[in-house]
Amino acid sequence: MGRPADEAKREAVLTAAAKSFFEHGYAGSSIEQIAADAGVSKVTVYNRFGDKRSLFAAAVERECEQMRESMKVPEIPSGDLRDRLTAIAEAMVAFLSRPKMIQFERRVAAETEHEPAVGAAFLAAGPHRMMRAFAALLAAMHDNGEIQVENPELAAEQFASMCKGIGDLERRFGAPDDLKRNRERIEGAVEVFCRAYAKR
Amino acid sequence: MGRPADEAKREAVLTAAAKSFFEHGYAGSSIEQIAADAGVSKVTVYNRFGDKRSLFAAAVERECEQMRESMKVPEIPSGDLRDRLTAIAEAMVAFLSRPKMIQFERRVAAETEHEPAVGAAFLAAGPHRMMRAFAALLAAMHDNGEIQVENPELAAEQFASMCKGIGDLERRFGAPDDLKRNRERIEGAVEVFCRAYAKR
DNA sequence: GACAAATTGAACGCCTCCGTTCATTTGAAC
DNA sequence: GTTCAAATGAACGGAGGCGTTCAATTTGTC
Repeated sequence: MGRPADEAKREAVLTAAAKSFFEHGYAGSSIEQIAADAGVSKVTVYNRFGDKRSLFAAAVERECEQMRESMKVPEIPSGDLRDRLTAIAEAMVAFLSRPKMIQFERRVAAETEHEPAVGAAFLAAGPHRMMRAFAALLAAMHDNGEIQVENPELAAEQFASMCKGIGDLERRFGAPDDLKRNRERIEGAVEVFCRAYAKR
Repeated sequence: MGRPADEAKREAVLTAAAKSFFEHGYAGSSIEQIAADAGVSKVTVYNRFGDKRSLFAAAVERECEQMRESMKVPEIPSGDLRDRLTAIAEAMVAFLSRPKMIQFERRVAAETEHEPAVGAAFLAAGPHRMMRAFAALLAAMHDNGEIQVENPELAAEQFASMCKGIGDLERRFGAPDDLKRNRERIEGAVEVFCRAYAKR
């Protein structure tokens, strides 16, 4: 009976909440502003999410879902080993460099100490998922006989870490993107990885 | 003439401000609480720092100074190349793993977008300084003939990044320290680095 | 059309905070 | 001991936020 809840409004609130929380931080966001941005009454926000903390948690969870979807396992292009590694590296770096991702990381990290579950959810949905997929890919390459890796998880971490270098750190602290340096990092990572692990 | 300003109070305020800002965030910190923690009147805080933003900037600057001092360039132990690299890696990881450093990074990153100068100051005082020192060390090793690196800056970044792996990321998002994994990362980094760069 | 639940707008109490003002006290330099 | 700036405590105005209440209104379902 009665009027059913408008799910579109729920989405609108979450979108506005995510935008505000990840732009202005938790303490710097107000529910009234979020409600206004969502074109919704403040009471509706409270009726549906109950609490500021709960709203924050819901926003993070939704963002993690979107991240899960947008993170395709890098498909294996055919061709030279070096070319394939380069393609994967470029996809990874591009994914991690998006300004949205950087801000999302900043905010989630800042709130993790108050809400450890939030940090754990992010790790599981993002980095850990990505590393597992990449490690599986390396294991397959090992079975193919292209490379020789005893510890695919470690090798995956090493490759990804070299590709990022301190670029992600610099981005987090506002340094402008240096595309030339990124290219150097990727080429260097491929080179070192091949020297260490390529067969032949 | 008159009464001289009490510099001890200035220090106390900065200490309390740093503690609060890096623990509760900028918006989550109140000047009244900071003044109380410092055992000082609120008016004194305003007279000396003028403004909340300025106080935050001063706290970050002071923290960067302390970081500069506490960051000794890892001295070169004698011995096997692998042993020396391992020792350096251990010092680096230990330095970056301190909970204080993690929280400091979280907060500074979160405020960098409002105050880009803050992020730049941190980068210059911390990571960039460290990488420069390590790159110089690698260049010296190259001149020694121990290793063969054309691009010491890149090689330094690669080694440091492999040592960290995604461990720093996991720490930022609240995952507990995994000492065994850290050891694996360091050993793996030394191994890959030597395979790629060691002469003979 | 009648019902019932969702939604709204406005107001409320309560709290915290920023930044300022001012009369008063403290304490070092002269 | 006088002088003068630093420091204090208390209070203020203005603003904003959280979470709640309530009557009024929408908007689906029956």
